[in-house]
Amino acid sequence: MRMDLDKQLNGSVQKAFLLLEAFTLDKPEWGVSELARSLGANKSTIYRLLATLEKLGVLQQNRRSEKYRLGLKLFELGHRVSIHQAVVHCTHPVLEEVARAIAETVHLAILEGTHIRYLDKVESPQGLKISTEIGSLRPAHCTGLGKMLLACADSEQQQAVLDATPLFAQTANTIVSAAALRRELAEIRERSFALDREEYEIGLICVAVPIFNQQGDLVAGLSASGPANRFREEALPHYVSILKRGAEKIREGIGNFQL
Amino acid sequence: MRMDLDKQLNGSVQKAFLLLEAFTLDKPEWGVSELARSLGANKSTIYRLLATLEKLGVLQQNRRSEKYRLGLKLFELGHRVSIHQAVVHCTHPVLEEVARAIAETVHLAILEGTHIRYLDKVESPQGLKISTEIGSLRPAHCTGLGKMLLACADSEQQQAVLDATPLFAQTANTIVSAAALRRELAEIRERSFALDREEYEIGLICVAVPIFNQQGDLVAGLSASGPANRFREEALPHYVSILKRGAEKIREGIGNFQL
DNA sequence: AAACGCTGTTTCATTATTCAAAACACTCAG
DNA sequence: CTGAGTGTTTTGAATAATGAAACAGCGTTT
Repeated sequence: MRMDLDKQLNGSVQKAFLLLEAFTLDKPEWGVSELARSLGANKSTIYRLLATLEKLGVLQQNRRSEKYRLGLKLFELGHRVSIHQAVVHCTHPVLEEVARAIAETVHLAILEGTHIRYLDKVESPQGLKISTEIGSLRPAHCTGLGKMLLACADSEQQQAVLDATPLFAQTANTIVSAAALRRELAEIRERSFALDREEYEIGLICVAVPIFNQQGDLVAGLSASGPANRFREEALPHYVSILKRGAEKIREGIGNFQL
Repeated sequence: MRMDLDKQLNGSVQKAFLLLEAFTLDKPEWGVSELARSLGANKSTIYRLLATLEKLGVLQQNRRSEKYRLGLKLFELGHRVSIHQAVVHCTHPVLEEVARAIAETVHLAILEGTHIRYLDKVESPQGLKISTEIGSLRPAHCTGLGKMLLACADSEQQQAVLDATPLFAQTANTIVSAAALRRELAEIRERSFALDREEYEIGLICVAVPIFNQQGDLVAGLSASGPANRFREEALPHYVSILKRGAEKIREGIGNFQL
């Protein structure tokens, strides 16, 4: 495998997880040969890795097609992750309330380096849905949640994003310069909510607020997203107030939990 | 490590996942030494495995305590598992409805060999909760869901359980003989719901029904569980009818989905 | 039918990696 | 200061992963 593996660390384990990364929602099934080709690795290596992971329940093999897909062991381990236990368990009901009140898709996310990670999601009851996936990452600089979380983060974390300027222009509206992003973050901190006006995807608007714990530490972000044509400027205060009430409710239930 | 590893298969990967198994909800944090001791393995082996898994995001290290816990990569991979996507996503709202209607904890589970695996759960609004974990396994022969799923399963799967007789007596009420279990399964098939009368845990009662897809294949099981002292015999038909309505609703939404 | 292209699987010698024991660095308690 | 507990790094020895090639199957094409 011509993957860059760190010396000192266990290469097989790294390979195994790099291999698991190939199983995305877009391509959930892989055969031995195609996967070996795609990873630039030897067939027998992949074959043995797949066989090992299948025996462990990490992958499961489709009898008919002989192809592999992610197995229930990962499902099990994923649910043991403490962040899931601690946060999502007690925040999900609030997300649902907010989603009902706003009638748009609601997300819960945290900052992870220069990206945000979606921890939970409740979809809009309306037809038009947003194609996010729980557990996945998105750049912080071009999402409402990302900018909100950055605005509340310490300067070290902000710098990590600003260092990467010019930032990747996801759409024509994406903020790409460090100066502009700095101004934007200051403004967000000021009014304590963030807006994403089609900065990640044309046609997609998002409003985000921060969630603090009872010690005042930033825990996560809460947002409502919907199609731009459904979004009315005058309704913004309404959205923000519902989101803020949700964040407050989570704060009450979450105690002194920290990331 | 004196773990039994299959020859031919990648040992490091097997070790890595055996190691991950140690991170349970009861003991979510491990240091290098204690984990090595607990697994009967060498410290440096565990050290490098932990370091590798941490670099991959599979584990994360607590700065203060230097201990490790499960990381967000597993959270992410867990949410990519297709069963989660396909089933839980569209069944969760129904579980909530049922939980509201019955006011007891509701579970969704599938049969996996001789055990059931909990895919989803909505807890009772009442104080007394059941200590199940999403993703975890329980023996099929002594749970309502397990007996229900077994009753609908093919004889091969039933035999796998019956072969293990005398079955493990979880409580004094557990069915332990093959003949008795066979009779029980026949009766369950007859009336198309299963009861667990404190067969897994004293004080715990459970009612379960099957969920079929539109082709009539068994997909999963749906159950309501609660403390025995809250359970009234005459309310049973009421519980069953609510569960059955839930199962029917899922059937409508699930199309021809198969395990 | 036979040759082809495509699977997944197995073999085997070479190589590189992982291993375990011990030493090291550090913290905390007595 | 000593001792027992951490996590980390180093060692040579031994194990285990590796890739090329051969194999076995299954359809399609020639």
